[in-house]
Amino acid sequence: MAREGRLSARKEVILRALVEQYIRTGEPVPSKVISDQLASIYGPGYAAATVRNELVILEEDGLVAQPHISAGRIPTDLGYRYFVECLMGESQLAPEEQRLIRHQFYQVQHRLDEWVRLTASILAQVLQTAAIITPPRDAEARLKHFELLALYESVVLIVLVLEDGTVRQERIVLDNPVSQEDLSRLASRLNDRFRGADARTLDTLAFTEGRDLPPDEVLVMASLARMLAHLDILTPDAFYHDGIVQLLQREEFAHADADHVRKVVEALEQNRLMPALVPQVMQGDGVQVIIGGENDTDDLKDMSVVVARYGERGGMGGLLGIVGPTRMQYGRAVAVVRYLAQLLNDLLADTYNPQDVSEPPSQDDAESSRPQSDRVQGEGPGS
Amino acid sequence: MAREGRLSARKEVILRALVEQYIRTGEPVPSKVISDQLASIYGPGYAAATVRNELVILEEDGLVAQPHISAGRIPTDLGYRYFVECLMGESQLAPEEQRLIRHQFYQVQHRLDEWVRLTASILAQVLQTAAIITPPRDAEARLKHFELLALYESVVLIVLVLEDGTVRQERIVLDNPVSQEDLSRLASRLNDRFRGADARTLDTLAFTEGRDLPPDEVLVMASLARMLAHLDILTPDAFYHDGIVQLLQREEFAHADADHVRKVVEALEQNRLMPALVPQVMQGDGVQVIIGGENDTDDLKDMSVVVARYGERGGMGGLLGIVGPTRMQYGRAVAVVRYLAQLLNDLLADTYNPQDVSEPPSQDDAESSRPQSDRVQGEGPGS
DNA sequence: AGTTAGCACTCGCGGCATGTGAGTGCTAAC
DNA sequence: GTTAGCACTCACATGCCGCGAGTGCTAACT
Repeated sequence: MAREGRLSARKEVILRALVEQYIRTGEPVPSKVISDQLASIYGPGYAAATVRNELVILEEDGLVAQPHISAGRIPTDLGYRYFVECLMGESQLAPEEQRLIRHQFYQVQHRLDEWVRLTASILAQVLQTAAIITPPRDAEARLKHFELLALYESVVLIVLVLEDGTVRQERIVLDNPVSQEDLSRLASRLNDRFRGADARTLDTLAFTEGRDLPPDEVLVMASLARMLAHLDILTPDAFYHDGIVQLLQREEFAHADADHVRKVVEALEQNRLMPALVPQVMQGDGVQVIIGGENDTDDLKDMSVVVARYGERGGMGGLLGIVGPTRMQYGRAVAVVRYLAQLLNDLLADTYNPQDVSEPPSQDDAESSRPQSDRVQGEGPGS
Repeated sequence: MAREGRLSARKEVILRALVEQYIRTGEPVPSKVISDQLASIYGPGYAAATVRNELVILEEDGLVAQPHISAGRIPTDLGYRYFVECLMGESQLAPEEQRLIRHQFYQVQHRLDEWVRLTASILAQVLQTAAIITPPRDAEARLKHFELLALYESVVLIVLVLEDGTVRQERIVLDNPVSQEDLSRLASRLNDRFRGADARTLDTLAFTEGRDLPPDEVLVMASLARMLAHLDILTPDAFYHDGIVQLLQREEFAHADADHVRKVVEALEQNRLMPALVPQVMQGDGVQVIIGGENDTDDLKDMSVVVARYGERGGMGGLLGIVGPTRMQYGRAVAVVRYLAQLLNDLLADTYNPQDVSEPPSQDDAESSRPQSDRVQGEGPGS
């Protein structure tokens, strides 16, 4: 049914007009509207009847569809795909918007963890959709250090720090009270032993060494191993999300049944969405668009994902993206996601690979020596 | 309009039957149904016409209402209130259910932080509603210890621990690279200085002492102060919630408009609900029921909250509760919330005030010496 | 052969009238 | 004070109708 290859120029123009119009209005687009728009620009060759003839072909190709027989056309997932790949004019962010975003980052410039929250918040605000982001992690990060703190009697706090700055804590209850001195000794011993270990290493070490230790030490080691194991895989809580409310505010959901709403909230809450996409996104470069049910089987069949990697490949980095209705402004979404990914790139690069590592910073250094990077620091707090 | 004081016995019986029936079915309750139910139990005096006469009075008192003229009655918020205060038969949890819950806690007996997640999860599952809980905190907890870790060049990780085991971390970026030695020195100096300080104290100290320090040290102190300040008040992220999905699955939401759904999700996501109730709940004892818009002005006008305090007054403790539709099984909800509050009470008491602190635990100790407390530890892992 | 105007046809949708049944309020008898 | 009976009131479902939007098709035109 679907012919391969590139469409004729006129079909492309028609498809593009249709998709853009549908994204604007959300109503099935009649041939007359397309004709009116295009005839005034391109002259003859776009009468309503002609457009209808072309639409029949596009429908055979599976790019558009009719909700019912006497209605206009709407794009199918395949139609959106063609639009995104070949027809979409990718808009740049307005300088004004860029300035506003950079200013917000400037205000949290010293607080690395705020970058993540802020990015998600900006994505949600600017694009009025749900946003998902992972904190910057080093995929190969190893154990840097952990601490055992006696909180009360037999309550012990474990704080575990990876080399990339990831922190996890857990309070455990031992069978017997312990002193801080004993804990510190144990911590120091285990730290020497396990520093630089990754999850698997520690797991096996804990298993083999834990044989003839006192039960409370076994408990500590088991907890450490479990915490590391949870860090190693892409656990659901590795994702931070924002903007469920913005997503639900969109008119697509105004008349949706509550069951559909529930499924969307469920998928976002439980972070079932992103983990499945991780391998694909980590592979490719640039911004990627996943349309409708292309990957996910059901549930989110009229939702699309725009997602990108940020940070150095193999170094500190992560994922960020948005989840919105299939009917979204892809050009703008791609532009915003790309801009924020680039911004985080630059911030991380400045932090982890500063060019001025040896020389003290001077006044005009920030202004002049980095012409291309969207540097936040160089901007004043004005406005 | 509304008469004060206690209703007549028959009105109470009728109101109770009406509320229970409405909670069961969700449909306006006709007089005939009430009559059928009550006449078979209490004999004469409950004919449909008589019930109708009584319902007119109850309606004048503002306890019941009609959605439209030829429909049955539904309870008003005031009606629910009377029901909860005076009529509700508070059911106990079935021993089978108690066992199941205790078993789940037994499986995470050593992991204090899991208790919170597990409690919320159980509330959501058992009652099919959203659940909210705060981790156990000591209201007067002070700074126990903090660490400064050099992660990379000028990236520093601050890990802050309060005496009650609360942990917060933050990564900050200094203006200049620092060595771990310098950081350790600084940390040790500041630790000595600030140990035991609460947020306000530290804030003023940081302000007065921060005068003529190097800028990077000022930055560290400012970060510490901000982290403590965020810990001191009841910040939204002090609440953990679960069960939004369960709540949305209830039939009340099956035909609700998406706007209403959005508002509910919004309130739960942003934790706007609980903080307003904290003072009231902390004051009173036992389980408290907040019905409909009694406190909250709008938004959640057909939602009710069942909430309780757990832990010692003035010691380690917190809040736990559920948010469900006004039309919920209050008796059961109160029973479950009470049971879990008591369970956390006992767990915390055993942890922080163990009776057997000096003697080693023996086999029959767990079975015999605590007749009344719902102790988790004493139960085997069976089933 | 491709393009276009005109026209008949198809459906979705909103409005309207109607019938039905549930549940009440009222009245009169017990 | 309680109850049976009955008329009345709405909400709701159903069916019908007409309108209008948008198409598909055909025939004429370039």
